[in-house]
Amino acid sequence: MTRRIQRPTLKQLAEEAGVSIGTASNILNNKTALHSPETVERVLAAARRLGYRPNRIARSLAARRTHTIGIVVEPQHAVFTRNPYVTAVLDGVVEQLTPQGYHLKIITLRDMNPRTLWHQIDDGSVDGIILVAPLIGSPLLDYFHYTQLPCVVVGSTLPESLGFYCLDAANEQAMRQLTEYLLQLGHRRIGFVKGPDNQWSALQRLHAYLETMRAHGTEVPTDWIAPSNYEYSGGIAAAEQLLQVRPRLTAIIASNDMVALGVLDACAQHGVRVPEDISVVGFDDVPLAALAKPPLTTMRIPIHDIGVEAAQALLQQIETGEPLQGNHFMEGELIIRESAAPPRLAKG
Amino acid sequence: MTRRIQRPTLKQLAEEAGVSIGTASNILNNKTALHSPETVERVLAAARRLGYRPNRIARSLAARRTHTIGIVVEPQHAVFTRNPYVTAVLDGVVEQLTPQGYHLKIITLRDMNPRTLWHQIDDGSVDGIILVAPLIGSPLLDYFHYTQLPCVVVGSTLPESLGFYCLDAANEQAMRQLTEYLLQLGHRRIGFVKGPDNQWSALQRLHAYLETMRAHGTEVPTDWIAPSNYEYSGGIAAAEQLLQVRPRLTAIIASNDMVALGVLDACAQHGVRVPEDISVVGFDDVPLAALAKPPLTTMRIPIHDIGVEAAQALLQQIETGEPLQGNHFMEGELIIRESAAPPRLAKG
DNA sequence: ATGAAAGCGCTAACAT
DNA sequence: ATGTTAGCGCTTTCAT
Repeated sequence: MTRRIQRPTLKQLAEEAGVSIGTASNILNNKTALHSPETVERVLAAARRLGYRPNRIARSLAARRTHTIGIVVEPQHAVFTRNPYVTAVLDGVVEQLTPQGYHLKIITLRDMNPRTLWHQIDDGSVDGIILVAPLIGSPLLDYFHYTQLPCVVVGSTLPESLGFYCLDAANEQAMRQLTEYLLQLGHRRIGFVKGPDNQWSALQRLHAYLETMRAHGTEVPTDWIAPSNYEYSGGIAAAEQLLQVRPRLTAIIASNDMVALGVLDACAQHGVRVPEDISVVGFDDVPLAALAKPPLTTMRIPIHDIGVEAAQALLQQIETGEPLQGNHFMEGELIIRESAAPPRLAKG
Repeated sequence: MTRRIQRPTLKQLAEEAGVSIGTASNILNNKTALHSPETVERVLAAARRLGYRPNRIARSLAARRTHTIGIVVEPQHAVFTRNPYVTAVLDGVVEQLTPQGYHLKIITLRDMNPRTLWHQIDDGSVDGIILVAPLIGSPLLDYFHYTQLPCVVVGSTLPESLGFYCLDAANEQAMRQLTEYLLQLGHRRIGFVKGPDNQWSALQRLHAYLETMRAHGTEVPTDWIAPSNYEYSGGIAAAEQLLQVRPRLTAIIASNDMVALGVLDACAQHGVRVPEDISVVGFDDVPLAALAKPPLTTMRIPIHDIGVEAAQALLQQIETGEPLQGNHFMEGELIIRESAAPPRLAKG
């Protein structure tokens, strides 16, 4: 119980207990079956007496296992306050990892030079990594060139040929469903706010929207599509643009919820009522979506579960040594709230 | 450029460069002044050729410095999606740490047994820790009993006698200011939604509210105060309760923004207009506050900056070896938006 | 300016 | 059932 200046080492513990260092090590690693109950108790008692705590670093070095995994996030995503997606993944990962005794490192990239980038990530301090939504052209995609760390990708569906194990929303299918919902409500003039051109998900969502519109006989004119940064501010700007289109669009698909919130607010500022004058739908169903005014109709993506499953898959790879591969999709679910309604007949 | 099965070690590097392992080490650690330019170049070239990457674990063990810090969060705060405060601190910490070459571990507690708790935290894998809003009675407060890791506390102002270095909002002063603002607007019947009884900040905010009301001649009746969990759901419940008070309260102070958002929505559901029928103010100014309907009048706490400064202070302690102590406050700033207005005269 | 050698605190293989 | 020993990959004296 006394405060100790120097943490005791295994060697000191062994001395205190009057056993060899190997015995002490075994016992502390729960290989108690190998030893007599008395010895076990003696070692444990000594550990308590000394306040012994194993040094994780030394243990990692010797065992070549750190029991730590890294979650790698691109600088573009690294402001968590603005990125409910990354935050939700993180929650899922933590939830899965902590009970298993794994620790978590957050690796936010700063230097995107491929060589030094991998110095930062694969420095022996993690047993595996989760890549959060790597961007198109990201040096992270050079992965196989630089490392053999077990790895799972979330939030980006990469070309299968790259060889990654990806866990992502079924973006195309979900966007198709969302677009069709609007179509069924009777909308025809449906605008779209796309995400950044360097995000796979943004491309996939855009593509599914275009395809679905085309399948229903509409070639989408370019001015129905506005760019955005996937953030609230981008939603504001995009809405300003889409509200100019004449004749007026009757619906806007925002390709994620933060953007949708921006669109909603821009509409309010311009005196355009939602859903009476225009329908607005989002994508992701972040916690905020339900609190929007009006509550946002959106595609729910099980982001938290993606985090959970990613952690699971990663641990499995680490523990079996068998790399996993291929793209795996989590289905979306249409959450109908109040921001979309049939277009007013007069407008047709 | 070829993919390598076994990462090269310093020893292999040294051989490849034809120097001793000590020399190689020096050069990789930028102690190039000690060596001839040719040697330096030879080692660097060999490193590039082999794709050498230092093993951080081995380095940490030998140097007894991990260049990693831990951010410790209580289970109660550990769902980031619901906790914009923690998320904002995290952003600040990351921003400060990354450029300095420090890595970040997220330590979410699961086992709150004091002994094993510290096993998890102080296991040699971090050079210092940031304690995020430790709760009243938390085993984290036994800190000095179990460890000498450099440490800074954010989000809780602990009793000075405990000996911590705390960085927090000036809760009392800020709440006083907020209450006085409402008083100046002409409100007298001001209700309060308090936070969990195990959070220091909640107690401090409540206390300042009570004191300020008393100073202005009002002994607050118990039914003007509703409890909450500091989350949206708690705001809903609290509002249900406070809206029953007769004669009606003209204002409600929510002791954080998430709660205020709940109050706002509950009011809307009950047909109580804000600010016409009742004023509502929050505390923290999380990003969401500005997006509320109506935009929330609130006390801004520089949460992000608290994260930045915490990281700074921690690094300083680590690098100088001098422990810091005492409570340090960041001033709040009243952000006047649209959720508070003078009470309707008729009500007086 | 460089090399040799002694650890850092632990695990794991091998003896006994 | 227990002890001995050789590392894990690096940093850091201390010689030279």
